[in-house]
Amino acid sequence: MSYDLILQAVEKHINLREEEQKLFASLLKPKEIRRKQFHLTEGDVCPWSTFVVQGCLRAFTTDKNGFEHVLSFAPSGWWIADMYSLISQQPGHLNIEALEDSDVLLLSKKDQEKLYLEIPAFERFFRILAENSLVANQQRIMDNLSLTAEERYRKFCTVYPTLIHALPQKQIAAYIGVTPEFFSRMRSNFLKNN
Amino acid sequence: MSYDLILQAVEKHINLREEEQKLFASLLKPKEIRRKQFHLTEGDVCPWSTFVVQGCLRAFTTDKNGFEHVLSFAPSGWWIADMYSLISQQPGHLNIEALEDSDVLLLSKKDQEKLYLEIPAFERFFRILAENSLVANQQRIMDNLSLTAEERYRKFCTVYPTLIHALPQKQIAAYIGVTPEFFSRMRSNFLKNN
DNA sequence: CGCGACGTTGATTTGCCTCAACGATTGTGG
DNA sequence: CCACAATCGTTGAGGCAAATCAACGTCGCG
Repeated sequence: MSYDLILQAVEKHINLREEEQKLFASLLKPKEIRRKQFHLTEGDVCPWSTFVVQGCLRAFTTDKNGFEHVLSFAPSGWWIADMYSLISQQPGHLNIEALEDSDVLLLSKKDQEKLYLEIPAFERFFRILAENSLVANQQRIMDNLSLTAEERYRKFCTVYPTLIHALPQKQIAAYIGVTPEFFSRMRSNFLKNN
Repeated sequence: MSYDLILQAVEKHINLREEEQKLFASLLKPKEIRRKQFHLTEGDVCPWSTFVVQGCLRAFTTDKNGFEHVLSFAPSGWWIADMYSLISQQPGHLNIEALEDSDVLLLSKKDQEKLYLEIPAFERFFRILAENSLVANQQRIMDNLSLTAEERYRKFCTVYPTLIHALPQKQIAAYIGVTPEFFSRMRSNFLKNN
């Protein structure tokens, strides 16, 4: 598996010397995940951060009525984890599953901490990553509070134009917070009214 | 103004030598904010991170219908900022206002970056802060997707027991995402059914 | 082929909102 | 120190966005 994508993602925010790149790459463990295969199950302690090289994963929960709710999608170039569980090392509530056959790179919590000590710039990298993710999540909270379902859908279309065509509708519905039935109706109105 | 609280908050995650404490404290600018006074207005570029020593602030937006939605409360010991604007240095969409007469400490973006260079441990501190905040925000998103208004209220009561009594009901309503009228009804049912 | 997952559409229900009126409390200027 | 306005919380009646339940067509896949 190629490390180009992840090195490129990292070096967007920090500079690494060649030996640092080598060290970093040596800590990454490649893994293939088949479509519909679970990468993490609720109740597990999340042991790593996952970088998606190819394919697409999703993080979701199942509520007490059996309905699924999507916290995040991770197409290629994105990181995904159960942050709560990863940080606290307590059993988490998230499931992480592949939506397509995917190639990922795993960075264990232990190795991530090693990285902070050996290459302090990674402290900065993951700070920036967390901050950007925080901003996106805050925006989503405000959208959920202030926008109608249709407005959230329109926004999703503009923010994640590539995902729209790649994902099953029910996954998008479970992300913006409506039932698949209502999503279908909404979408057909949307197409009519252009 | 006392720096005990903020030093304590920082040293919960990183260790500082005395001269580092001094340097850090020297970068902080005390400010008093009166109740109902705005600390940041939408359209502003957010120039600092704010640590609340005493009192309570809130970050909120006003939607196109004139309704307010609360992103976060910051009682004493908490940080607050328009993270989007602070990071990007673009005009933000948040208002930050004092709910009570408050004492805060300001750390300008410039000084924060200076801190990263002079005391690298602060890179770690703000990484941890961002990660914890991210976890809380992710949890809130999942709650908004999967819980009813009453369940969100119950959860708010257990997670922020002190805020319940300190805040006007309409502020809590604007946080959990219901109208003040519905919040009132919900609360009276809640009291009846224990 | 046949089964299960997905998307669509219809009929009905409901959680929460809207609008409006009214008391209680706070705060503010004369 | 009082009068008055403003803000807040409460309650009622009616409305709407989205959920629920159910039926049905389509497609991909074992």
